[in-house]
Amino acid sequence: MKNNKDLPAEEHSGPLMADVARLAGVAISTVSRALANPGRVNEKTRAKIDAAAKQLGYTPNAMARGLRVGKSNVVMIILPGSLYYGVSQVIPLVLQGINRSLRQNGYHLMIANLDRDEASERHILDLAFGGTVRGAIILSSDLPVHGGRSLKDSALPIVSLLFDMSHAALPSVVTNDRQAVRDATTELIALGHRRFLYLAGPEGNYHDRERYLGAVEALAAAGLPETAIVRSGGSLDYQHGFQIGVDAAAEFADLILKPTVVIATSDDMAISFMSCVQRMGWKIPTDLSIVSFDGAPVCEYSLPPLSTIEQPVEEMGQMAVSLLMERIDAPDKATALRHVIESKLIRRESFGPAPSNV
Amino acid sequence: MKNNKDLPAEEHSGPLMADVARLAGVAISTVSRALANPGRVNEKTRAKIDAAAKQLGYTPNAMARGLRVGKSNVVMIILPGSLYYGVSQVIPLVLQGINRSLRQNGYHLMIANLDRDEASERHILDLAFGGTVRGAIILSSDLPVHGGRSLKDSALPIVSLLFDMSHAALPSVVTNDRQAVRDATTELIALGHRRFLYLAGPEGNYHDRERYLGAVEALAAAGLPETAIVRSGGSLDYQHGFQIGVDAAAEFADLILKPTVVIATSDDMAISFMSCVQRMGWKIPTDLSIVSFDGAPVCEYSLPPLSTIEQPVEEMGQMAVSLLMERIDAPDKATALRHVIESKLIRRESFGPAPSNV
DNA sequence: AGTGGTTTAGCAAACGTTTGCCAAAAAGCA
DNA sequence: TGCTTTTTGGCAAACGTTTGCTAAACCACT
Repeated sequence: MKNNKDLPAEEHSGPLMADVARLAGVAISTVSRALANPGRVNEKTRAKIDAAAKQLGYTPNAMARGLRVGKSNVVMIILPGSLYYGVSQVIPLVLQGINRSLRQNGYHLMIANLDRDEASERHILDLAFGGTVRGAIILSSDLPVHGGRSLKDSALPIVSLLFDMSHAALPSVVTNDRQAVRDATTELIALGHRRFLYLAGPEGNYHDRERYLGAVEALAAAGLPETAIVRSGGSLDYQHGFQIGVDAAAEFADLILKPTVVIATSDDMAISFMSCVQRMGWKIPTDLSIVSFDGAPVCEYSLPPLSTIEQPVEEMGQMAVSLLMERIDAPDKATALRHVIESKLIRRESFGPAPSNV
Repeated sequence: MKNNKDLPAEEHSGPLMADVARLAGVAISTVSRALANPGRVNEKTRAKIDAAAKQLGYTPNAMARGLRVGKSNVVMIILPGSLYYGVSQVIPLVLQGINRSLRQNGYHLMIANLDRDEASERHILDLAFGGTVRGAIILSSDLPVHGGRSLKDSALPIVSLLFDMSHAALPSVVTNDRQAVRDATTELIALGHRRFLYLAGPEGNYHDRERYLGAVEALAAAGLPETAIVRSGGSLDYQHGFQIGVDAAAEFADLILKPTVVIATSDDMAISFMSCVQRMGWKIPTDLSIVSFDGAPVCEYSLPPLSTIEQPVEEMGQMAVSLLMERIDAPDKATALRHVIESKLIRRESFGPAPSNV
């Protein structure tokens, strides 16, 4: 008849630790110790407890444990809304890699979408300050802020992925984009190329700066002026990756002195750019070489196959997780902040010598 | 000196509800009521409490609340490991859409990767039985099982996305694939096509059955024999989407009677197939028409642009969330199980009349 | 058998909320 | 003012664990 004085949670029907204890004929505390810390308890007792637990299908309540021990076992990943489209080609791989690594460490993965609006920022901060998450991996160059609270103020361990945030004291996992684009550019110069078109994503963004700089450095090293490179795009968001390529193609068509190389900062823009200029009649790589960023699998099957600078996202994800684990276990230990992972150029047919008639 | 008799959780440093109560000069319970149920408390008191909470930067502890009320505010999405690659083109959109809808309902999103191994199944079941999640959205045709426990046995509200699981009493959100492919096939027949090549994903899979059936139905309606369609692929996983296309291209090259249409069950396979056969010298759509599934944005920029049957994933995600919310609010209310969303064919250049020399 | 030392078990408090119940205060009315 | 009705506030228990402390049991040894 359920006329208890107060009757909450008629919801959770599963067996409790107390049930296991009763069935095994021991105290609750013994069950707790047996399950968490097997060494502390007699082997025979432990076996009895395990059997009872299995028989009842017992699963410990994570919230009760979390409350008691003052820590949760979930980590959140903060994805900027716009990245979804741009690097979308690789996001699933990132998530998968991170989720696997976390699981091996006993953690769960929660997703947080960082749109630039009130609701989503509040959402994220509630997660952080409400004790729901134990750490965060962020794929964005700015931290959420709302109503006087900022993610920075939380004691939450945070690791930055893809963006160098070491200036904000965040351990960061990045690729050596600059080096990679410098090498690629140098190689292209050696192939006779002298005029470059650079397709930018969001202007001033960490990746934009690094990658552009890499190209400029290579030019300088070869004694070429910075004017050898023309920038396109930059005002739009990565969200419109394909659109950037389309616009750039129109721009390309209008240029008097045609560049012979296009360096695109995402595969999406390279793909749409290539599609457009080919329709206009240019041949790749005969008239124009193209190299882009991210290493999306689809690049292998474009016509011609697209050279791309691979972002080793799985490795990066693993690294981010292991940094986060360190940070959780020893928050005060000073460690290196900037962790660089080698990104390598995958050479495919979109990449060739400069046209001879130039 | 912290020599309390027992000192757990020296971790959580944030302000407590008690601190807010003290600052506002009221009882804890009043604070709780003011925050959760604004009607129950004097407007003036409430203002005082809100001010105090803001001043302290108070955020309620989600685990404590969850424990007390016996429900959490997180939903998990179960993604099969292999889907990641195949439908990877659209997965980020699915996640984004679902996450947004959930946020509007006050829920958070947790990711669970359903690899077919012990660890991941256990992980998911722990989430379900441990009270961590309040509901689940699953993108897989089989439910996780581990150590005698099955997701089915949990009282957890579950909604199936992409797969029709209504036979297992799960509300399911699917597209009318069969209809869409039937219509497309009919249209192709009207364009003079008589021989079809069908690129299958995992054989016997719900989508495979539906889509193949759609094509067969169209043939039958036009009085063509089932032998007008040749199957390829089917043994590999979606994970190898691109590889399926490559293999199918080789198979295509060996066929005596060349099909004039390829129906691919994912954009990935269509892209790699098209790339390969074009290199072998076939012209699209002159020699061969191609239509595929999923509606990945990249299809617009292949050469030629690829016709694809769009999966309206954002809409599907929203629908799944709203079904889940219903299920959570009224678990026993009987509702329609199968919810079909219209998927439409995007006609692009890969789609043309049959070659006249056939 | 008695003693000292080492395991193992059990009690009870604590984690930070929510909420039923009752008391107190405020408001309405005569 | 004195009474009833309505609103608001406070106490304390409960959610399901973990864990410090203490008591009990066990073991080996003299």
